[in-house]
Amino acid sequence: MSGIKTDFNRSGTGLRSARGTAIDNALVKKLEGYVALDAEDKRLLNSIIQEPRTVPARVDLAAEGDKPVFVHLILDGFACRYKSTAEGSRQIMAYLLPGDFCDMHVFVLKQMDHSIATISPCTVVDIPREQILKLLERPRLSLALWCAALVDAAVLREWLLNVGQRHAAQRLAHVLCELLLRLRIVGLADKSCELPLSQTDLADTIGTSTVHLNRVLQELRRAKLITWKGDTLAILDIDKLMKFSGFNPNYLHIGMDGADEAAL
Amino acid sequence: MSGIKTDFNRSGTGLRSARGTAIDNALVKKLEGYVALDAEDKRLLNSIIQEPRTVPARVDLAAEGDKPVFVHLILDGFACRYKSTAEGSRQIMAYLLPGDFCDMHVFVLKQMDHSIATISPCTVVDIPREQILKLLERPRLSLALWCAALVDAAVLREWLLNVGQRHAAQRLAHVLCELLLRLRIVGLADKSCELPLSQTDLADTIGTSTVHLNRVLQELRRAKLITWKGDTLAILDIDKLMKFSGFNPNYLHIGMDGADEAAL
DNA sequence: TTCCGTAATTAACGCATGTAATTGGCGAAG
DNA sequence: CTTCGCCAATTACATGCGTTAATTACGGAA
Repeated sequence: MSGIKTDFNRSGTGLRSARGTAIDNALVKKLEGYVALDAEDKRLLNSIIQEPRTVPARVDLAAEGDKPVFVHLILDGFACRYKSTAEGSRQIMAYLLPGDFCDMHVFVLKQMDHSIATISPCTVVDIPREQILKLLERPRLSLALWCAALVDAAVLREWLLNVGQRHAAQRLAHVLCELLLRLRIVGLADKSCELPLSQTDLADTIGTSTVHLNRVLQELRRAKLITWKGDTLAILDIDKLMKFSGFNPNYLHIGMDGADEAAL
Repeated sequence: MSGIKTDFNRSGTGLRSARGTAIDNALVKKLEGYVALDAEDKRLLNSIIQEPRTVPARVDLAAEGDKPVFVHLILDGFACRYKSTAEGSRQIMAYLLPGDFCDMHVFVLKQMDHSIATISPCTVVDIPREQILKLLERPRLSLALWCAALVDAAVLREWLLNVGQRHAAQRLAHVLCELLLRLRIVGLADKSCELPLSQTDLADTIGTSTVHLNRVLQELRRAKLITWKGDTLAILDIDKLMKFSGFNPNYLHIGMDGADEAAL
């Protein structure tokens, strides 16, 4: 769309603050939602985030047409996966939150068929293929990463259902429900959360114009379903919002019905 | 939507006609588009299709909520992946053509988050997990199957872009372009092809009402881009149709830029 | 503080698309 | 042969949503 910069400064910043350990827990928290991990698994996961770097908002981490080299892991901030049409309109196809791998497996293909960009300033790690392979050698870790990838695919399917079959207000409500739940999993939300998204981002997510997005946003506010001030979203009545949007969390495969440990 | 039957008759029919070998080539053709396979790879692929069975049109092969047990491979006919909203509207999220695995990897998760149904009468194989694991032991075969799965995901992303950002006529044209190309890969189309899809199926694919689907279908006919009679679709000017719909085949990862053999 | 640029909000208008209802064709079932 | 039901096609009408454009609010830089 507008003002996407290229990704300079690939040199690690050596940043490993107290923030870093809290964030590392985001990944562990998410994966443990699928499979129980042992100490060695967690040590390995920590070992891959030795050289995080910070990236400003609105920067492409990878662009359509590129040859994929690194797997990107988000430690902090919001990023997204997107594609654009020839006419220039953008469709966001995934939000990448702390603990999310952007492209776990695309290094099999020779070129990216979509782009990855930061939305807010982010802390990310570029992980070389060998490190990923090392993770995959541990059976439980491998299963957990599989689950994460399959859930990503399930989310994409739900988004297609959302955009294809629901009205704009429901679509928006559905996206907000999902974001809240996913942020809860990694400990970044309770009843409210920080959302660094612009209305343009949300419009490009649910496939409407920004004007109409604003209309339905007002509608949700008037219905006292949400509050949205600055970067802070508060969901006033999650049950009502889920019902309104037709949200069924089963596709996130949270909790007990996550991994089938028999797969080990 | 309407009239979905359940999947009885799981007993193999022992069907292995001349059709069978032509169909087996569909899978091989597709996979060889990604990676060159040797004789033993192909023998293994053949060995898994010993007990195909026939399934009538409009039957669920697997339903949302089920525990996944078999991987389904389509040998002949059209099937689809779909989800429905609480209100009952259906979104088709993938067409499953001869040579396509319906759910290569979902046996990791404990329950299906979507359904699979036949569209036309189909010949399918139910493949148990051990057989899949045997295939994955062969490096080139494993890579080829990986590619197929990644391309499936790429197709899903393109569909989201399609439904979210394009107008109905473009969306329809885009879907038709993709179907033609994918059918060509497995040797089932040249300039025209057999499409056993109803207009309701297409409407549920691009997220419009059937009335509007019919409108834009007429539009494509009037523009002399396609012909559509009975089950036969003919694409009169593929270049014009691709341009009209904004179709860029890169997401199918056909040909040279398919697999990165360095991944072996 | 003041200024500036970006994002949010609102209004007016037109078009794309949805809904409801009707007709004819055609194949499957009786 | 007749009937039933599905599917394609079409009309009339209602509305959700896009476009354009103008206005306001807001956060950062000087």
